[in-house]
Amino acid sequence: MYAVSKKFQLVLQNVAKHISLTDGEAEFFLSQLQEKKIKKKEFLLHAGQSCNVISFVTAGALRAFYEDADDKQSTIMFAITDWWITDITSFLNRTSALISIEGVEDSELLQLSNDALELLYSKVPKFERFFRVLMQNSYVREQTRVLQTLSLPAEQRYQNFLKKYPAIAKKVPQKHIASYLGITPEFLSFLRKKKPTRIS
Amino acid sequence: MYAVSKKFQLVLQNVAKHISLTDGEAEFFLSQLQEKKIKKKEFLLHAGQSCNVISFVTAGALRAFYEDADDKQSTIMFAITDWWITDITSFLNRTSALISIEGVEDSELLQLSNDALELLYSKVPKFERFFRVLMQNSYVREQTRVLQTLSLPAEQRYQNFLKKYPAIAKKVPQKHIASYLGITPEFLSFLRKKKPTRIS
DNA sequence: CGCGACGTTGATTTGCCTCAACGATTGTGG
DNA sequence: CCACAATCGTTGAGGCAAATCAACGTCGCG
Repeated sequence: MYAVSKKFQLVLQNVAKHISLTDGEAEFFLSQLQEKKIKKKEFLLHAGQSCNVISFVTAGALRAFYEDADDKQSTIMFAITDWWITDITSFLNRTSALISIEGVEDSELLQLSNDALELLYSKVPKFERFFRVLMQNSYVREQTRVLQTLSLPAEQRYQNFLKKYPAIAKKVPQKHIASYLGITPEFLSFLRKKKPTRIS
Repeated sequence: MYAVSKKFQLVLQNVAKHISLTDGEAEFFLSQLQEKKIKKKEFLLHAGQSCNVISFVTAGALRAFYEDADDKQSTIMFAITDWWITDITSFLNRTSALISIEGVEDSELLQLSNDALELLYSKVPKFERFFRVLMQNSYVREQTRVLQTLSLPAEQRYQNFLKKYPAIAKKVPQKHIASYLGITPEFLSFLRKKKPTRIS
């Protein structure tokens, strides 16, 4: 293993969850990454722009959200340390983004452009597998979310969120969790106040 | 190109959308497929079973759905000709399925077991790319669905469904579309009756 | 023909939203 | 270091979108 900074170790460990790289492959992979810092409330991506990078979070927290004509925001996803985040639709199709991404805290990222990713696929085909697994996991997550939205009331979706993403729940304000769950901040506040529903 | 039946041509054309195969690779791929027929109302997968195949639809229509303790069904997805369908969570993790899949019509399938798929990955690594693209597209679809569920009222989600999947809308009963949209059949009926909302 | 599945309609209820007001906390400029 | 504004969570009154429940007509099919 090379003597690399902590953030590079983090991304290599993330990759190592699914594929194993030689030293040379790891070195090439790291050479394709760009470091970036984002402050709290700063935008990594504005709706309308093209999103040509996928970002790995080494520190901080971000959120991706859609804003409709009435300024109502819907949170698509959060990303904290060890997560990947992008507007996948814009990134894959090279279209302009429908969503925005902003820092929830000051954050540090390692970014891969879509050109760099294509180069990576051709030089180290193993990465096809890595991103296949990444996409599979993302698909499973979203499908599970759809399923819960269809079948569970807001209170249980909130409980499940707390259980599944405790680290995120600690970092992001409640109103963003509400917009992730598809309810208003006021109603989430109401849910938190009432005694949890017990099954008799 | 080999002299193959129409259903094999169909799956080869589907694969050819994303990768190109030599005759030998195509032949090997086809050799891993199992044919299966499912009648209307027959189950391809029962919740609780393990789902160790992914199925390509060559004819007919199917639906995947979750059924909760109160017998309320939530439709996860439909699949008609030229679509792939499976319980992706069960298929990937080899866990027992939470959802069921049943025929909406008499249907014909070509199936790939997860063992056959692993073999395919090792013999023809190009398929890593193919399934990466398949998973990417599925992820984009589900994320778009989450976004619409969060940001649009039922009436617009129904209109968008009709526009996006006209072929499916023609084949499946309304109550299943309702359960896909997350509303009751009665309310969908109500939405259809009223004049479409015009923007003044 | 008769039965079950499907879509429809209407009355009533409910889960969640809207709007408005109010403390508590955070952050920021003077 | 304080004053003030901005942000956040909370509370409550009233309203709306969608659910529930029940009844009924139609149609395809055994």
